[in-house]
Amino acid sequence: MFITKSLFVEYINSPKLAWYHVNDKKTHKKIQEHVHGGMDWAAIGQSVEDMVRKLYAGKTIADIDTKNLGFKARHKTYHTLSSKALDQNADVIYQAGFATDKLFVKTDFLVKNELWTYDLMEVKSKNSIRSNNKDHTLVDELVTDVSFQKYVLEKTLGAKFSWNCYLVYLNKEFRKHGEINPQDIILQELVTDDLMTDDAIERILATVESDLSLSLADFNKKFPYDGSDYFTYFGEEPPKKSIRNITGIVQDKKKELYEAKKILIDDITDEDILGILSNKDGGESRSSKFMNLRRQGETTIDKEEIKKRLATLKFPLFFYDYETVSFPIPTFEWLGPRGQTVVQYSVHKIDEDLSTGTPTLIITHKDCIVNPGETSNKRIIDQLVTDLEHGNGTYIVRNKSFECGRNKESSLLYPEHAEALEKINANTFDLMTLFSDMLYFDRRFLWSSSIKKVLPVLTDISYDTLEVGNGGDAMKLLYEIQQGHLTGAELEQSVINLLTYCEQDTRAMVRIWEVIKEKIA
DNA sequence: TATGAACGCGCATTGAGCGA
DNA sequence: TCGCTCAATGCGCGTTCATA
Repeated sequence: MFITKSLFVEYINSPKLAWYHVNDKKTHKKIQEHVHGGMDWAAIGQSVEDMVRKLYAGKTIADIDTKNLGFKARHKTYHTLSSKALDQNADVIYQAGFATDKLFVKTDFLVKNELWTYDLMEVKSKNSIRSNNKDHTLVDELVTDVSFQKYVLEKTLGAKFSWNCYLVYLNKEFRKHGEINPQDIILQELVTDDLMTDDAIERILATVESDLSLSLADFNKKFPYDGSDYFTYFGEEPPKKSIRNITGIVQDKKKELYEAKKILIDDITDEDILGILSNKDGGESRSSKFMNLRRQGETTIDKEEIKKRLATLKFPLFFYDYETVSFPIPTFEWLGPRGQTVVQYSVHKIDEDLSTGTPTLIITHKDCIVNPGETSNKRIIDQLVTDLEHGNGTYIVRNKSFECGRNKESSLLYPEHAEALEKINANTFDLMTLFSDMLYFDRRFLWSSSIKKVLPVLTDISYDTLEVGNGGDAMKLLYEIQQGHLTGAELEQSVINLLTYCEQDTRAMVRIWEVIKEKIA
């Protein structure tokens, strides 16, 4: 068994995931897809590694030719090829791989320093590598990642390794102005002092192989619960009524219930609700509230509180929604790494017409989308502020931290709109809170307050028939359009699909508002 | 009067849930 | 992946109170 870097990191994070990695590749893949949400973030936009390569322009970069590695002896062959590049004293070696009898590591960049030894450069597509706490400790996962690499390089490179380990990541202060200079957007930080000792690594390595060679039954005996009970179901979708689906339940409480052999929501007793699931002081927590409501029946509506909240909404109402793009290397002017850019919006305006004596509602729709080749969203924000009528209304969104966050950024970029955007934020109502505060509770929402879960229960609107049916697809397509990759009929159809998708999002919010009004009437 | 258990307060940290 | 918000909990520290 070769212990690779990713296996080592997995083993420390979640031994069970590592077990599947070695013994059941299919399940391992399934679990990973589940954990990462199935969205392929790495595949779009210019990669950070390309930008790092530009950083080394002027130096000789050796690429390891891995085309004909074969399968059986691939680690050894990789090692031989990489050692050759080292012997030729290349300035920079990209994606070298080194193996001992048991360990294998693939490095991002090895860079020759003035002493003619090699520094390790691990590239991360991240804005920060340290926790936001007092000591600014290096993120755990990065510690294990780089520590393992250092350990293997010590064993394999000998005197050619400088023992200097750098993390190479994105400068979150960077803002794009025209062509990006790699020096400005890439940061390199020496992290050798933050790493694990060789002793610590060896202690872990001593157990990895034997643990991962256990039968599943024996493995589960040794690791009965390891943090995420998703694995408890052996890679299968857990039963719908698993305790993992109790809203707001924290890991410790899940573990406590699991150890008391309470796997399903129906196993939970009154004592559990008053004990484990309640706050430390015995008061109602989110999870005990969820359980209490669930016991009352399929649907529970706090009509009075909802009425009170909806009464604060003053016409005209603007239901609006953004689509954004965000990439490690920004594609829009004035944006930073992973900055979110509003590239599309949809607004449904509802006004009350009192002229005929009986109040009637007038609904109008407006939208806007990025043009091919556009490198700033000024046009879109200008139009937005006009369509939202400069803040003179009530604004309804789902999950207001997202839209309001974007508005704050826009007001910094375009000070001329700051006043309007601040007014919009101040007059924003978050439709999601009716569900996240469990004022409108329905078992069929499947423990979520996301509008996408609420929608099929309350309305007959469906995303199944749409060409673009989720935010991830939308982001990819919007990137293609902005980059000018699409032309002619393909471009035309993509724009139509995106506009349809975004319009449906705001129309869905309007429908939910209407349905709730009927229910509480 | 010295001591330590118990309490309460504010700040810091962590984690769930959400969006793209 | 990132960043935001909110809830829950942890931590430090000073105050209070019972007791020897």
